[in-house]
Amino acid sequence: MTGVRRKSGSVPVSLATVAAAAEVSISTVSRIVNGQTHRASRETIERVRGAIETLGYRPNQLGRALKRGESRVVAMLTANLNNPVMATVASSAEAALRAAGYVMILCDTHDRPELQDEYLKAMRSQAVQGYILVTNVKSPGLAEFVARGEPAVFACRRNPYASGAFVGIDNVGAGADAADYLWSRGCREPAVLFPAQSSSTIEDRLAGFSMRLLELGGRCSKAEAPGLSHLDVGYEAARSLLDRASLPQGVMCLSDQIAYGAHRLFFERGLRVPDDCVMVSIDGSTLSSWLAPWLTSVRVPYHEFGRHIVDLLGEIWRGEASGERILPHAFQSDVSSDFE
Amino acid sequence: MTGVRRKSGSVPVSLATVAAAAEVSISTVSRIVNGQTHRASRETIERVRGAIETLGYRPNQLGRALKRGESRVVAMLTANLNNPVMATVASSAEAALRAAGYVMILCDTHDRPELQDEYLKAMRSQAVQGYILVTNVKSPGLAEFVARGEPAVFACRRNPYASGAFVGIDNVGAGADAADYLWSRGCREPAVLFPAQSSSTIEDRLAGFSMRLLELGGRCSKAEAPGLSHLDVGYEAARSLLDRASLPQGVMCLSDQIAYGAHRLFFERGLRVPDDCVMVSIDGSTLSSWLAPWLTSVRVPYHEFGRHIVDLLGEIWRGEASGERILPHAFQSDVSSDFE
DNA sequence: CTGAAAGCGCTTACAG
DNA sequence: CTGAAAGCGCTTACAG
Repeated sequence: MTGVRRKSGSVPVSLATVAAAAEVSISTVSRIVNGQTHRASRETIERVRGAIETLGYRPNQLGRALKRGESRVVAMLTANLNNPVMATVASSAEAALRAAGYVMILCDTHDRPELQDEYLKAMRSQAVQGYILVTNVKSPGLAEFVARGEPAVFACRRNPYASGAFVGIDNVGAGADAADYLWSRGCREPAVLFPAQSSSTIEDRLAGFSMRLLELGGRCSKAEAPGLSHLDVGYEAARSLLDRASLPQGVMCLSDQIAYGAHRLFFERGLRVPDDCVMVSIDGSTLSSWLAPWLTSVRVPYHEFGRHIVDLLGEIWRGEASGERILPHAFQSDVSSDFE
Repeated sequence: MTGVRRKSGSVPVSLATVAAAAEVSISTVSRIVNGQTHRASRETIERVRGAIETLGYRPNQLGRALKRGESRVVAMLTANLNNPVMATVASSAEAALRAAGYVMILCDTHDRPELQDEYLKAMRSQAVQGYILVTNVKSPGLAEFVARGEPAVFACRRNPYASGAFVGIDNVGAGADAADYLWSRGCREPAVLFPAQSSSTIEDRLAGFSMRLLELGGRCSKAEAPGLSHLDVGYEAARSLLDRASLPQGVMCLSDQIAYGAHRLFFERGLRVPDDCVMVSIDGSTLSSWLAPWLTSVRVPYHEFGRHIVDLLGEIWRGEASGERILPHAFQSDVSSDFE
């Protein structure tokens, strides 16, 4: 039709178009597209494949999803994409999903309950087939979500309402390892810096650290600070620590970002790490070997999370009982081992 | 039906269920859901709303998208999610899309042409309504994509095949600013470190820097290195630089990540920045103020990109001529201005 | 003010 | 070996 201006894009080719071009029925094309080649003659198959090729046909996933009742779309809800840890998990999940033939919708809840609920509803509307949750502050919507038994894998932080599919590390153990490390460096009364906004991760790391220190015969002072960005948390917590006490021999930071923030305050006050104060944290971000060689950190294999998350999703979809995947953590024996 | 075990999740409520509950037709419910309240009686509206409420109905976007021909899903293709710059752009785009009622499918192409093409096809299958491209290495699929006139906004890097909707900064100008800065610090023959894998961003920054330096009467040596991670690029480029020449007074790094990488090599060789060598780069990552106070960087407002990207997408959908958005860049006058 | 019907693109028994 | 028909959940002229 001349005179008709299309805004943009080109009309996608439908099954009907292919069928017309190949002079067969829609059903036949559909079967061939879906690999049911044993139910058609050689010539038909070739004719249909030719038409598909020349027309550039690709099945519309909306139609398929509507009919089949499975969308091959997975939603990932993350607490804060600007946190490199979350970005790494998102990236590894995305790669694993793609390899399995799924696509990922990404949602950033900023750790806000209302936003989390909004996204949970929106994703249900999208008819996503599964959920990856790296957020889960408590919220009414999440409670209902869990009660409905939606197919979800929790990563890093546990489901706050029930047990179930989870990918993470032994955070209690990692906290204990950090205590051992400081102890071995001679710190008997270290401080621990942590965020006011808690989560199972934070609680576990904190508990593991304190308990181990107690076992060893030490004790720790605590400093917390509010904020979504752990950089700010570390800076402010370190400030409140130094404002009320003298510098401890060692500081445990519950995440690498907290360590970065604390380090900056130390730096501003002329304190050197580790010369004036030993610092340990948990995460083991790659970036530290580049920019924070002064930091010792328990390494968490975040780049492996995606694979296990997708494995667990598969188990859930197949109706298998789906458990936890606790991945190994370890100190980086040598920072330079991170290079290859 | 007793005995039937559902794997997980609960059956979503459809328009038909609501209609039955409210004892009206599907059409009527649909109209009310879509706000066409002026075509129904008060009682009907209330009855329907009641049913929607108690049943927890939410429209299935698949059905809606299929019928309307618009999915309210946007695909974002990014070159490397683990790069904080990309993560920031992704995060800002996600927020802007949500505010406009869209959801974002995220794809990580790892800057590989085949993967880029695979994603481009997969997204077409998903019937996404628009594209945000922060990747665009050249590839056959991207060329066809552009030729088809698909609704897309390019961010950071330009469309390699045509002009059109773009959000970014004046990279030539930013490169020139970096040259001015080094010049003002007395560097007459600085080195520039850049990745072997190029893009419009890299080319423009490089051209702006060299040209300006020439104008000023200086000259620069160049060092490049391969790799997807600019951390590696910076490290290797710095090595090749130092292995063949003496330390220049100043070094220009085409991205913050390159600067981090170069700094590490300098550090390993006992060289101090900026005492032994001034370093400047482009990006102005927030992280630098925490971990790399030795770095001076041209600040790019990546967190603003999302807003403009979504604006441009809207223009494209409305059929308006859609142009470029060149956002302002500037040196961080004072690193501490980043705190509030 | 309300509903029956067609159709978006697809899959899948069912019939031939 | 192949096709007509029903239906996934929705919207929207059209008729009443």
